[in-house]
Amino acid sequence: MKNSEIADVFDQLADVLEFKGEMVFKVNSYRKAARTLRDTSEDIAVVAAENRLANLPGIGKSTAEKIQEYLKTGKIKKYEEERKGLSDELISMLQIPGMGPKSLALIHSRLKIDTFAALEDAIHSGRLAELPGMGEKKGENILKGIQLLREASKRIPLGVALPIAEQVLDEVRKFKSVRRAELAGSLRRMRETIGDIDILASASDHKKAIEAFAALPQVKRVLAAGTTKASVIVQGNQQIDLRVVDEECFGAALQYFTGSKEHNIKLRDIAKGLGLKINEYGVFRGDKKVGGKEEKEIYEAIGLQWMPPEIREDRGEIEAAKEGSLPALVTSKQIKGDLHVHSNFSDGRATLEQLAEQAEALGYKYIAVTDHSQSLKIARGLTPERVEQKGKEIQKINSKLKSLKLLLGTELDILGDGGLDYPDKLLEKFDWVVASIHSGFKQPREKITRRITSAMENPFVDCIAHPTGRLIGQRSPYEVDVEELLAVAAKTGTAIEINANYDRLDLDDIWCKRAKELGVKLAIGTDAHHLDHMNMIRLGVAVARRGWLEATDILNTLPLKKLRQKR
DNA sequence: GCCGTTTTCGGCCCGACTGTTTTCAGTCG
Ligand SMILES: Nc1nc2c(ncn2[C@H]2C[C@H](O)[C@@H](COP(=O)(O)OP(=O)(O)OP(=O)(O)O)O2)c(=O)[nH]1
Ligand SMILES: [Mg+2]
Ligand SMILES: [Mg+2]
Ligand SMILES: [Zn+2]
Repeated sequence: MKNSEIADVFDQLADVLEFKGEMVFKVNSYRKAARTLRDTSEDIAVVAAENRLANLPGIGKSTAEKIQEYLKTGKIKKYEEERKGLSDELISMLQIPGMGPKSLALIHSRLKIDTFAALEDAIHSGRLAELPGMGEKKGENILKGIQLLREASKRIPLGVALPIAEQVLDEVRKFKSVRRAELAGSLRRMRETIGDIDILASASDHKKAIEAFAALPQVKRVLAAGTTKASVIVQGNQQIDLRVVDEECFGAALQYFTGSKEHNIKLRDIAKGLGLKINEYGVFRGDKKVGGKEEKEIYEAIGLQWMPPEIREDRGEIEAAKEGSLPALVTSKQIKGDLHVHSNFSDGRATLEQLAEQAEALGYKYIAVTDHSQSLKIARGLTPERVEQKGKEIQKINSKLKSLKLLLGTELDILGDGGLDYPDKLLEKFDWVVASIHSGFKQPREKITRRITSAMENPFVDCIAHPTGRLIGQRSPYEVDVEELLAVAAKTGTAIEINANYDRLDLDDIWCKRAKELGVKLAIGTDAHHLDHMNMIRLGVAVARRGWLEATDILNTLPLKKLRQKR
């Protein structure tokens, strides 16, 4: 699938055009097109073949032609032409924090600078400071920016960022000057990766709050600090932004700071059409403030229902809010069990008893203990004899449990040739079977897709675990045709997993939305190998919510009796 | 470049912080 590949080209084209001083709206339209491509689950080649490209938001005649061109030739002539004579290194200097297209263009044209080395040289020799609008400080800041860029941590997984953020949030809440504080930005929206940590606070004394924030012990550098906001870098080279407002603006500010940017822009545009203005301080008609204490007031002022942060991505939620057709998103409370955990029968650390205890603490009615199957020897996959033994132990434990049941499960290996790792005779003994791939990740699209769909056709397979195999920031998905997987799942009634491990989150939010459209049921599993991992269920729920899923789309919301009837 | 019950032309979100500025442009959120 070339969706994200083409998106990258449009983003690159936007950078080049912006560097060359192209109209900012034109540049933005390429960025919008890039975002639409990334947000589209359907294979863009299929959309193109059916001449539906221009139906996509932000893609018109010209961009559609460029997509067609790329699909045919692997290139976009416009991009190749525009970048002629500009090195990749030059354009990449736009990544330096504080270095925008205007500065870079000036530096490039006046000082003939093409490389980081030459740029640093020009700053040290004082040549940069002589340019109009430049000075000593600008040079110093660029040097610091280069340093920051070199050290910068990439986007970090949600599950890693959350505990760090929650700790900082606690500290901010302890500031004397602070009344309320909440996480905002991509964290509040529970995006799968986080660029920075955004925190909103209301304070009696803004200045005091900002000072206390900048003085936190973990702060390594203060990037900027004014009267309403500050940005700092903490240990681990993570950026934290704090925004401070008055209590009566908290709702408006939370709406603003939660984003997404694209969601905000659309809201503000609608407000404008109604003769209103939305900013982080409230909703205004002329000079008169007509709302802003509560987040809800912002939405209602422009005729929309309030909506949960997870769906604020400009993926149709604003239109749905207008029609009053927002989904009732699944909640953590509705989750009655975890459908993918490992015990020490295979490669998990916890005993069955410990798992049961943790499950009860989480208020569950059931957990599926899905240990690996026999071929997966490195993970101590279970022989049929061990399966029988495990089944007996589960029975024994279940007889002592009151509200919880352990389900005899397996994570059944789908072998390289598409065969399954246990015979049907054994499979029928399990309460819950998740099937997944642990080898042959590099197989071509058709082969690996067929491997998984043939597993789905086995009536004893309840669910396909981590269906794309991606590891966020580490490993690309298999070449698998997810659209085809979902189509087959809809037919066979097999569930697809939302693996809640923070490195996986697989299926992702965008595919979840597509799965719902096709009537496919999802099952959330933490894939826990330690007791602690079972808490990651909240990440799985977050993915489901970001994918617009409701309780009826998620098998984990079913009581045990209903879940069994599914089989 | 995209888009449209106000428009097929003329808009395209709105504000904070910094540095170099004597009134604002650039960058970022
Ligand atoms: N209205 C408006 N709001 C913006 C703009 N840029 C950012 N915001 C708001 C919405 C964002 O969610 C919020 C925080 O900005 P960030 O740059 O940290 O983005 P966000 O947290 O969404 O993603 P991230 O994971 O940090 O890359 O500020 C903008 O250009 N206009
Ligand atoms: Mg952020
Ligand atoms: Mg931020
Ligand atoms: Zn597993």
